[in-house]
Amino acid sequence: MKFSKKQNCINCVLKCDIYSTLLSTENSETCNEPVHAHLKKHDVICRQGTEVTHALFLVKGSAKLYIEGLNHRNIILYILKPPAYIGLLSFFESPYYSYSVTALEESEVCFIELSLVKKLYIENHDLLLSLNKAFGKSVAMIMQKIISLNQKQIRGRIAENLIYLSEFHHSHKFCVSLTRKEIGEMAAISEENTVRLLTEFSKEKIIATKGRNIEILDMSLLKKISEVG
Amino acid sequence: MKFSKKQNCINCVLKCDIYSTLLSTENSETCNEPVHAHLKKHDVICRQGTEVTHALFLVKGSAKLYIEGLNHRNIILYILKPPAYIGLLSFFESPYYSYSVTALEESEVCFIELSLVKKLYIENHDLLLSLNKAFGKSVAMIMQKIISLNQKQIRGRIAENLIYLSEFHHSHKFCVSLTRKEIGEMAAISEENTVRLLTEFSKEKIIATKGRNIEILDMSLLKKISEVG
DNA sequence: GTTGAACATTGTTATAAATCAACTTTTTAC
DNA sequence: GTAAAAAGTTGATTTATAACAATGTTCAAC
Repeated sequence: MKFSKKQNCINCVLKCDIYSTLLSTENSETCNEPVHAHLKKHDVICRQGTEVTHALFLVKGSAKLYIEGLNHRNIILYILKPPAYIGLLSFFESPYYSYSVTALEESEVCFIELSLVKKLYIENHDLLLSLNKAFGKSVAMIMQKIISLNQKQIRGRIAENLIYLSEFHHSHKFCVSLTRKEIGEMAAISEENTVRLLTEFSKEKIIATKGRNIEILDMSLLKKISEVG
Repeated sequence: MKFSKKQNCINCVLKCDIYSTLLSTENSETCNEPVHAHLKKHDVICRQGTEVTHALFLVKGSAKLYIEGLNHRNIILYILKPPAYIGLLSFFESPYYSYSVTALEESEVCFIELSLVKKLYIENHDLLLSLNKAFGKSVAMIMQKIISLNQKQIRGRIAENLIYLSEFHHSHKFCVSLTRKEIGEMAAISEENTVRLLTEFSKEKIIATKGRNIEILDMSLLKKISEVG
């Protein structure tokens, strides 16, 4: 992970809520100004079990948020794209991350010292509200994920995640930065079965794949498969 | 659900953070004072999918927090006992509950209008912190649950939940207010297999059961089973 | 005390999905 | 440009667990 030399927020391509709060409160503490980091693919942004010291804001690129389970098996909860608070779920308490985040491509992340955020958080109500909003959204999503992982069969789970990826890319035709194994980790199924199901869907003309390019041909059928389980 | 006639907070057996905040801010709005409710076993406290209108605080008794999944299959995330904020996870945004809560025994719940909480939340920093703390704790727990449900086998999952129940009751010997089916729902396994495993553990002298009374005889072995998966 | 409903139990069967194994293709590094 | 590593693919086998079925037990209501 390469940190850029104290890039000032003014030059940042994406202004976050924290920035606008900083402006309005005219905070003089320039010492703990947000630090801008450039990340390469596979770079770890935060690691499950380590201490939460900064608020993380994804400025550019994309990243996967996942929990590291037993026997080195991961479950990807969702994919992040800017603008997104990364460290959100573990903001105040708990002191340790309960998940990991890794860059899926070249990305930029802003590291904001937690002490600064806490200060702003208490002074500024709008910041508080916008952070809390994102909070609640994530939780609702995780609840759906639990149901899906437990009560749908792999066919339905893969269908669901293909729809998710399509919505994520705002298109029926997209190129994922995920390996087959990682697509499997989104649905908590084995790599082999992931491949098998993608081939199956292709044969059934529901999707078309060419390497990491995926096109959804029959979205309504895919949705039906996802709903059935 | 039976609401008591505007019981004043002063008479409440359990003072919550919101009460102390109310006191300190000397809020004059007596109209939307917290409402105290007495609940019977199986009474629904809040329902997944319905609008979030009140903050909920469990004063007495116990309740199960669960997500209602497909085909009327539930997954119990955890059991609540006082003092506990119930409506926590969906506090600000999202507008709808992403889970349900039902009383497991005769209980008392305090309903506080959300508008009041929001007001206090913004005015009072300590309240904000204490609520956020509980927030983060729940999330960390849910992450563990996802791993457990996905990557442990039913034997490990039941073991884990027996340990959880033991810690919940602060004793190796306890009487649950849960049916076998509900114990199964904690580990997301079928009622039949739940019974089978409890019998199995009994035969192996790891636990002793008599109806809803459960005693853990070999905690270290149970922990080992839980860890292995 | 009897009746019905909810709860608990045990054995059998069916099946979804992981694992194993072998192989091909693509990407990365020197 | 070649070697090595990573990623992708396909088929056969095994297994964990749900579903089915049948029966026993407890508990509440009249």
